[in-house]
Amino acid sequence: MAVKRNGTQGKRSQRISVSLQSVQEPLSEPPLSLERIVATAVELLDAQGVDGLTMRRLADRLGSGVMSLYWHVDNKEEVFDLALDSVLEYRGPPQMVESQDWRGEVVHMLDDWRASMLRHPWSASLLPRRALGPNILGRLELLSKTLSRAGVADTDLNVAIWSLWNYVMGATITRGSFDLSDDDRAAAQQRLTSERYPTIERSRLLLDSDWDGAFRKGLDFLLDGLAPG
Amino acid sequence: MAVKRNGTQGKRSQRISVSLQSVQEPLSEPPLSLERIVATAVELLDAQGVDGLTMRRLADRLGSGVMSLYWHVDNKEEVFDLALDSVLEYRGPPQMVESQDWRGEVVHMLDDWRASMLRHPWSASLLPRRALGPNILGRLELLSKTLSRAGVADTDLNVAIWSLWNYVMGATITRGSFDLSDDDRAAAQQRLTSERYPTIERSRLLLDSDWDGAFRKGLDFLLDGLAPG
DNA sequence: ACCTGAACACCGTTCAAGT
DNA sequence: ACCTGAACACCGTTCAAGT
Repeated sequence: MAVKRNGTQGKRSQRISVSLQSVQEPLSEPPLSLERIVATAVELLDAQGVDGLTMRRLADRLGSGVMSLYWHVDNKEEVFDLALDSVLEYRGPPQMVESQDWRGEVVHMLDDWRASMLRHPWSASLLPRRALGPNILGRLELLSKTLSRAGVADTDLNVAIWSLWNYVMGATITRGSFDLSDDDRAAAQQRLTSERYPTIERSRLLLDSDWDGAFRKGLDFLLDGLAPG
Repeated sequence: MAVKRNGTQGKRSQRISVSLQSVQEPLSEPPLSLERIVATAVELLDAQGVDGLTMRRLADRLGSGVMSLYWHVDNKEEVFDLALDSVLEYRGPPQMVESQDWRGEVVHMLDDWRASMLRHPWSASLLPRRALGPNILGRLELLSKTLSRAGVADTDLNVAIWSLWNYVMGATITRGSFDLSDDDRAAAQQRLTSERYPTIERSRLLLDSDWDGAFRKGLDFLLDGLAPG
């Protein structure tokens, strides 16, 4: 507790100590920009979840005052919209050639979509409540084009797209939330052992499920029906 | 602006006027109870949405102090859990006889599930993030039992249940959020008319979709695959 | 057993102002 | 053009206390 060394901290310290100043802060921040704001928001969301994103905390991480954010952004909602869309960029399948294997392409697109969201567990539950950004629309466009090229009639196209969208969204949201809350699952399983839910207790529905396998199987069945041949 | 009449307001008014005191308040409240709290929370959620539910507003509606709620309830999370589960009670199919038509039963159950959630638009987007209450578990149990009786093998049961769950959840969440935000859809449609999304612009994906029809069709395809015969 | 108000540590955002 | 601090109108919850 050498008191002397305090002097080396310089003119800035006025109270106890700048306890939150972390090491990785480069001490001279790059200027604020929309890109930095969005990237930092994603970091914060990854680390702390939806409730962890706060304009004040965000500004802290960026080394700026809270209100500085509002020059780049209208409000907190917009931060959510931008963070969400930034996480859903699609780089496309390995080779861009006109593939014959439309079904493989569709599966790849939806797998990638799901994987992107599972990498950022806050994103899936957020998406349905937010505006559709350019990356999301881009994915929908590509999916439409592929199905259309595969021979799905125009009259069936919207049904096909929404069925697939619904399925992917549901699977990802559920999967993500089950990963998050081990406590809740344990608690639920407790409640199961009461006599009232024999069937799902026997099948160990809440414990043993093979999420990835279930996702692929259900998707296959949907595709069988939506675009036969 | 007759100043005189102020006197008739009685001893209670100390500032301007008790402007929020609505007419339907019976002036002598029934005592606080978990049931009243949950029912009022549902009212508030229906009226104002997820962000509209506030412990302070809830207490206001109940005619009690904020902190009185905390004797009946641990925290706000629990209010959410209880409100959600209370909205998902299942009354069962019209006749309880051992029907031969398992597929009709399953469709009825999932239709009812979706309808219950659409009646309370906040519920769908809330469900994946919350613990599974008894009503939700009851629905899963009934669904399992029906599929099992229909001949789905034990090894395929979890896949079947989760595929259906995912599909229903996704469909309901998406549908509900699209109903909520006409503005966003209009905005998205604006963006579509830019040259970048020709296919979904042509199919009018965001405008013309027949949600109920798409739901039923996708569900049929899933059931075809999951439980043939 | 049931209810309460004051207080604490937070929020998002407006506003008027600084460079 | 870009950033800021003070202030406002809110939050959920702790605590110590009342009946």
